[in-house]
Amino acid sequence: MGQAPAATGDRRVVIRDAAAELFAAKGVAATTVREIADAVGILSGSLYHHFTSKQAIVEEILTDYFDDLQKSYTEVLAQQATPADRLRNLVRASLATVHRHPYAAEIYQGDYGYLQSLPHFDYLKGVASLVQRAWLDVINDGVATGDFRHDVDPRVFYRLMRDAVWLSVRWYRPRGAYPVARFADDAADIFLHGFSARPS
Amino acid sequence: MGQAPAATGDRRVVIRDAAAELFAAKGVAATTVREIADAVGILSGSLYHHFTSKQAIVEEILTDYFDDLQKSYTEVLAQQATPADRLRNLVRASLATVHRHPYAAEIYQGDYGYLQSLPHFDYLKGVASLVQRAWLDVINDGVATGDFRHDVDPRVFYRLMRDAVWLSVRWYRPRGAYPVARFADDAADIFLHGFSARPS
DNA sequence: GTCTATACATCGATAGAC
DNA sequence: GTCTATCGATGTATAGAC
Repeated sequence: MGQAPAATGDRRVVIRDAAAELFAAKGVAATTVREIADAVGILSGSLYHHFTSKQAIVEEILTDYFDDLQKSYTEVLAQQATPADRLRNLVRASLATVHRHPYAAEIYQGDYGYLQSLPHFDYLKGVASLVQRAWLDVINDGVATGDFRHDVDPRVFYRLMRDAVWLSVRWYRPRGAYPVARFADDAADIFLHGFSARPS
Repeated sequence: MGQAPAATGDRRVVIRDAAAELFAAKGVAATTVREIADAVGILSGSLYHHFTSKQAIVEEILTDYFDDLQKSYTEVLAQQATPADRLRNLVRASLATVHRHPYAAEIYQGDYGYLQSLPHFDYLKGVASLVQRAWLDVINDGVATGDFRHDVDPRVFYRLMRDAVWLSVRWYRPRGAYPVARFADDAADIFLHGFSARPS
C-alpha cells in the first residue's frame, strides 16, 4: 500500500558489499569489474548505472569504514581513565569497528598503495593519523606516569601492538563462544602485561 | 686471463631484485613487466630472455626466501632450551631471515592471494606450515610446563605474536643504532612478559 | 643480450536499445 | 535497471632482426 520506493538503494549496497568481499580476498587491482558484476548476477556494463567507476566503489567502501572509525575514536577519546584502561578501550573500539567492516579493514591493510590514487585519500590519511595519535599519546602518557616500561621505545611497542590488533581481521571472526569484546580484552591483556613496568 | 664467464648470472639477479622491490611496494598484480624492465634499463621484451614469465620471477624471489627460511628454522629446531628461550630463538631466526629478504617477505604477506596461482605454491605451503608448527609447539610446551599462561588460547597468542613479528618488515629496517638482534629481543621480551605465567 | 614490432587477451568504461 | 555491443587502453608474451 503506501509502500516504500522499492528499495532503490539496495542494489547499490549489494554491489558494494560483493565488491568489498572480492577486493579483500584478491586485492583491488586483481579484481575485475566483470567479477563484481558476476557476483551480483548482472553484466559489467550495468555496474556503471550505480557507480561511475571501479575506484568510486573502493572509495565508498573505505569512506564508510573510516567514518565509523572516526566516530568510535571520538567517543573513546572523550573519556578519562588510566593509561592502561585507555589503551584497552582503544583496542576494544578498534576491534569492534573493524568487525563491523571486516572487508574494508582488509582492503585498507592490503591495498594501501592503490588507495593513494583515490580522490578522497587525504580524508583517509587524516583519520589514520588521528588513530595513530591516539595510540601514541596513551602509550607516551603511560611511560610518563611510570605505568609502562621505559626500556623499550614506545614507537616499537606501538607498532607491534598495532599490527597484531589490526591484522587480526585476517584470521579472527567473532563467534558466540569467543566474541569481539573478549578477544579485545585478551589482546590488550597480553600487551599490557608485556609493557607493564610493574610486576603482576 | 683465466677470467670468469663475465658474470652471466648477474643480469638475472639484478632483474630479480628490481622486480622484488617493485612487487613489494605496489603488489605483484599492479606491477607491469614494463616497469620491471624500466628499472633495469632494458625493454620489456628483453626480460623474456632471462625469465619465461612474470610469474617465474615471483616464484624465484619467493623460493629463495623460503629456502633460507627453512634452513634457519632447521637449525633453531635442533637446539634444546626452555620454552621461553626457544620462542626467543624463533623470533631471532625469523627476523634475521626476513631482513635478508625484506622484499620477498613483504610480497609473501601482501600478495598471498596471487601466490596461490604459483606452480610451486605447495612447496611454499610446506615451509609455512613448518614455521607455524614450530611456533605452536613451543607455545604449547610452555603452557604445559606452566611457564606460559593457560588463560589465553595458545592459538590467539601465536597469531598476535606472529603478525607483530612478521609484519614488522613493513616498518622496521635494521640500523647500526638498533640492529635486528636487539629489535628481536625487545619484541620477544614484550610477548614473553605478556604471556608469562609468573610475576616478573 | 637487447631491440623492433606486434600478436593476443583482458581490462575499464561508454552508447544506445529494450 | 539491465543488456548488447564495442571502443580504446593496457598487459603479457612472442618472433625475428641486429
